[in-house]
Amino acid sequence: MTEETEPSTLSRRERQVMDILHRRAEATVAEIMAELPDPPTYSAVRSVLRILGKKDLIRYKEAGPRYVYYPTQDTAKASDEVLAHVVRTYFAGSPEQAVTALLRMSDVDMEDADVARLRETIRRARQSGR
Amino acid sequence: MTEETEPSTLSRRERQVMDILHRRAEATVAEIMAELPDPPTYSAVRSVLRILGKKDLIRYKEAGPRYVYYPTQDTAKASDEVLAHVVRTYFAGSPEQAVTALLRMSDVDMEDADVARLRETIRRARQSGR
DNA sequence: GCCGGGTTGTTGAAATATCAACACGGTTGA
DNA sequence: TCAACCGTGTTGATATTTCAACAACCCGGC
Repeated sequence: MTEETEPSTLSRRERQVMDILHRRAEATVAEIMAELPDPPTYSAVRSVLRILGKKDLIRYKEAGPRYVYYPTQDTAKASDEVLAHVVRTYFAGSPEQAVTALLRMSDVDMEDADVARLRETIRRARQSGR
Repeated sequence: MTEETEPSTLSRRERQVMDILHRRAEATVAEIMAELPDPPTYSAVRSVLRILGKKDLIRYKEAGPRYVYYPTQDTAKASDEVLAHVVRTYFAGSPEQAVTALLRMSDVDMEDADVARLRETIRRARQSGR
């Protein structure tokens, strides 16, 4: 049993909230509400948070008078699962193809210094990875 | 007008079906049903397909006696949007970080020959990209 | 002390998604 | 030809999601 967190088991709003929490690492209700598309009421956001909590996908800590929510699973691990899913779905299971797509995408904004830095990063990653 | 296809606007089943279609490029109702988790009835699958069609996210062509469904947007373009979303959500907007995560992930299964091939692929991609 | 703003706990309604049933039409093969 | 099968078109029920309202509470400032 590989503990697959099937991303497709989340509802629309649930996924939107999880994405926000992964991007920001943590957030208050008000902050989440502000980032949601077609923001619903404060109560509606908390309703989703309660459900996510029941599924143990998020937790919260008390920060002064309010709660600060954060994902139960750390972002690095979650990103691995998401990448695996994306690679399987859009790149025929080939991480290499995904890499080239990412590089093509990033080239648009990258300066020479960035390219050099990337090359170095890849080199180090490959060395330490084995 | 950047034509953002907000992936988070799809419902659970809708996304599951879209993922299947992107992975397989095209599929019949029966094929989609076979790949869905907790597969519902034939009718239920067609219901989702009808909705996706109304949103113009998929189309179909008649292949003999039945329909073959396929995504309206080609997979390459869709993958760009998905990658952009993943990078923004899980890698602080840095494609480089996403690349290293992919390499670390793929190293597990990669032989020397694969690594060499990847290096070459990256080199060519970078050259042609500018 | 006491009021006001902001937050949570809880409940239930409205909107949407999910699903199944059934009627109809076309294709196939005997 | 024609009957059985397979797929579609359509409709409506069920389940889930999404949302808002309201009461209770806490913390601050006046």
